[in-house]
Amino acid sequence: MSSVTSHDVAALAGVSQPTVSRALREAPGISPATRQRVREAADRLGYVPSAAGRALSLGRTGRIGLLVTDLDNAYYPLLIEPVHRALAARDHELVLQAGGGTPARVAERVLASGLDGVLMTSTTEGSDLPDELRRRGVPCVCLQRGTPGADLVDVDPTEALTELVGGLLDQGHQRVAVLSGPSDTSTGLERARVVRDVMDDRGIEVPTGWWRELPFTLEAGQQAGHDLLSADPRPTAVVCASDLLALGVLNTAATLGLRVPDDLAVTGFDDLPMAGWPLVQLSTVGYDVDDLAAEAVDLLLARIDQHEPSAPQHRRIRATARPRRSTAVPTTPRNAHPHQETR
Amino acid sequence: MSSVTSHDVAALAGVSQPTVSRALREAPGISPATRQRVREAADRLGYVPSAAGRALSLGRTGRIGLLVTDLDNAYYPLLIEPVHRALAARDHELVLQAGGGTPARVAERVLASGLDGVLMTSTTEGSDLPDELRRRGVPCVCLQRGTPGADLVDVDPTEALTELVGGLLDQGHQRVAVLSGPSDTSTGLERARVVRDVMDDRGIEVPTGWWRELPFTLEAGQQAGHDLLSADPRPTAVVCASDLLALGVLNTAATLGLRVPDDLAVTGFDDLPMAGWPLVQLSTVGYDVDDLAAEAVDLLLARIDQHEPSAPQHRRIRATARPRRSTAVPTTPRNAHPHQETR
DNA sequence: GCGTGCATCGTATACGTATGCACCTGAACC
DNA sequence: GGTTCAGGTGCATACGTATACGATGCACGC
Repeated sequence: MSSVTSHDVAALAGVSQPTVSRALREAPGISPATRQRVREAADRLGYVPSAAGRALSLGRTGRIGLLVTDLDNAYYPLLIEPVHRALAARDHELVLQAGGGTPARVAERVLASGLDGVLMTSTTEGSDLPDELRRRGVPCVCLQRGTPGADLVDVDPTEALTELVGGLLDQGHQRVAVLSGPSDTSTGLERARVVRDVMDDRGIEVPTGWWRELPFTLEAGQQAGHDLLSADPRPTAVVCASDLLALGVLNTAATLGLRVPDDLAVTGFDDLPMAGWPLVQLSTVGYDVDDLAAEAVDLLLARIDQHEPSAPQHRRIRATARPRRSTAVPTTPRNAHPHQETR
Repeated sequence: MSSVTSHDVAALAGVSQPTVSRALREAPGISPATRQRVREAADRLGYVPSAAGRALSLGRTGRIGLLVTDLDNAYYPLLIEPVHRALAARDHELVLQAGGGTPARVAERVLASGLDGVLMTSTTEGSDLPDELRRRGVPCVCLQRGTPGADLVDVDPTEALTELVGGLLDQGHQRVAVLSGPSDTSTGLERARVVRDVMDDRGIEVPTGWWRELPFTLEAGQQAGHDLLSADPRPTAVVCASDLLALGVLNTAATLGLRVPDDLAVTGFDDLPMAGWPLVQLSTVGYDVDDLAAEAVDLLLARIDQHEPSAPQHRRIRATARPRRSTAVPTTPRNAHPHQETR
């Protein structure tokens, strides 16, 4: 480390160490002249306050953990940077934490890291981890997915998803398959509910086996897509609870030589960067991830400041339907093309 | 925080605080009986050592910064998790750091965070940041890209890239364009050199304007791709210095209705997850990112332990050519198809 | 029986910052 | 001119852990 301490600055400025501390933090009760002298001394020595010393004294570190349980899921890396930006804007640091092991072990790792609070991703419904953390005195907020009784900041899917899927059904699809998310996640449950409502509203019946509950992964989408699309009859539309699932379906469609949207319409959720690529053009539901992160950070920091417990809060981010080519109305009648050399 | 300290444990176990410290860290000079008593007391109280206290006492935090300058580039998020894994395997934590501002300001942020060392990504050739950091006593290692005089762990592109591009040229391409990386990056420079060598070797001449120096982004690839592919004559192959550039070209090709590989062959570098997707099937050069991260972590921790300066080290990771459909030999003669309704 | 050595443990202290409190100085006021 | 008051500063200490060093006890040796 820098090894130049506030004592060194104090000696050079001819004041006491506490005066240095006060002067540099704009604390009241220091004359402008002294403040100036201290500042100059600090600059000359290249003084930077020690995080450890400050943490020990304040009982605060200014560090927030981002708990990522599912390292393999391609979605979560995309959350990291918005969260980092949001934290930086509030003068806090991001410490990445892996989520392996029992709640007790995870809680211990968090404790040992001396974090002021934790943002949790990929929380499953009914997880004890938020409780365990709060019991141990670590404020925590769930991001995107949550469990009842814990603070949660997530996306409200209802309006946008209804619009997207509704628009799809308006095209007259009768054979629709649904790849819904895991039922032990709040996102999986809610998006499924919204989709079911739209279906019911239009009187579309989803045959058994065409409604599948899957993890939010590309591979699951690919696998299920293969099952569904190589059967006869096959669906003309697949509604997916996440972009990764949808991308899996799109990939399978490409493999099987099915053309999108002519032979098959697909929708997703999340609007990952590649969803908008010309190559992909996936119709999906988008939202402002920076907004999501900022809201979560705001709530967490508020919890840290009060840190007397109060009723769990639930903040929601607006979402927007982003229809693209994957649900565009085909220029040729559906199923008119035998597929051939499309690769 | 937990607020239960080693003193509390000491009181409960009927020993002194230092004994607790020694007992729990398996330090020598503690009788098995005492050790056991201390362990039980610690368990009962749910004691977790304070990171701040330990950091202050040891002068070490066990935290490593990952400096990400280019938050917008889609490549770097993919580095975060392998680095995190590698650090976790060595009992260290990852703190994300943004790289904005002058070297002096960045160095101050790093200092203030009390990091044991820093891994730098997206270092430009000639950056003073590594020097500035070392001058301030912070060990640092460059990841993937570096600058002379600093430690560097990167990928050796020569063999694999020669093989990939060589294989491409063996198909008889005469009109080849090259999207090379920025010349102020070590990766950009070296990959360009390798590509040029292969070209020279086969006697392929790249016309002026067909060799472009671009940032490693999707947008740049898209833009340059549009320029090149809508001209007449257009290249039959585009060699790209990164997957993002190549994906940009693929996207443009899709927009223009060009078929890959029939009308156009494309190569990339990095083997991003989507490069292998059926939808994409980009020929590229792959390497083990976990390996890259582990090597960088290993070097950095070694530097921290010695921390007397010695000659800068340069470690390299093996790469492999991963030819896929984007450079497959077309089943139909090249340029035989007018493009039509391919979308 | 006394000294030597080792194993075991406690005492004192360092690490760097922040804060409660006492202290001092000068000015203002009666 | 003494008192009051407030602004400005230093002193002492707390935060929690790790370590150098000293103290104690016991076993063993002669």
